[in-house]
Amino acid sequence: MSDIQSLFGALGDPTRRSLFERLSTGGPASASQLAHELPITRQAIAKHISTLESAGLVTRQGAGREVQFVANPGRLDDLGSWSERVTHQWQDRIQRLTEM
Amino acid sequence: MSDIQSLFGALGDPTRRSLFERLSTGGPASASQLAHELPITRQAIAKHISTLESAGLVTRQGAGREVQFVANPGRLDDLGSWSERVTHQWQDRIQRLTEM
DNA sequence: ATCAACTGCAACCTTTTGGTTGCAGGTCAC
DNA sequence: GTGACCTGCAACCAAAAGGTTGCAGTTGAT
Repeated sequence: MSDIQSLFGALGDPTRRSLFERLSTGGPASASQLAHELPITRQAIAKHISTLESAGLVTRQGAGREVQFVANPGRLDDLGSWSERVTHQWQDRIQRLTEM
Repeated sequence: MSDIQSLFGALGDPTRRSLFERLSTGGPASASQLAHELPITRQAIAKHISTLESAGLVTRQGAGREVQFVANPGRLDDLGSWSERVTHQWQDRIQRLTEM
């Protein structure tokens, strides 16, 4: 589903966005592993990952006692299509106005 | 400037996003005019518009006693470039991994 | 000149949210 | 099997955010 609401909601927080970028550039990582890199607690990271997960931006790959989180950048396509939609509506408005 | 932080921050709130979409599709409007359409107070709208404004998504066109707010969809391009950047970093990572 | 309508600023309230500490349950190595 | 490490869940806290009411200052129409 192209749930724009959850997308913007998840990416709206700077910590979550930096987490997502970290997972995109640095590859999969576990919660406690991320806790070592960022100045916040593991539980805080777990919460953020949870909302990123429910937004479809991150997937979990449980492997034994460790749980790896992997970014899903394909989800960002919905973001592009949304902005295109809004922009086109704008251009339509402009055109309709100049035709009068 | 391509301040992603303020962009996502502004678009993260559903009310602000619907305000922005409203201004994009329906054209410029004043604060009290928007207050008639939405189930919130004019002051609440003024606050939201203020953050949209400082994010570069909305411009004000003062005309006498009324102040018209107009959407600036061009600002959404930065959003597209950001997601492309992240996606490319991801693809680079994939490629680097498969080369090993 | 008066009245209605639009605006901005400020104080205040309530809910959400980002973050923490604490604890109990698994899993792996030794 | 014992200890180190990782996880999840829950309670709790402080700060931020969304929203409201109230008030004073302009602008415009009649």
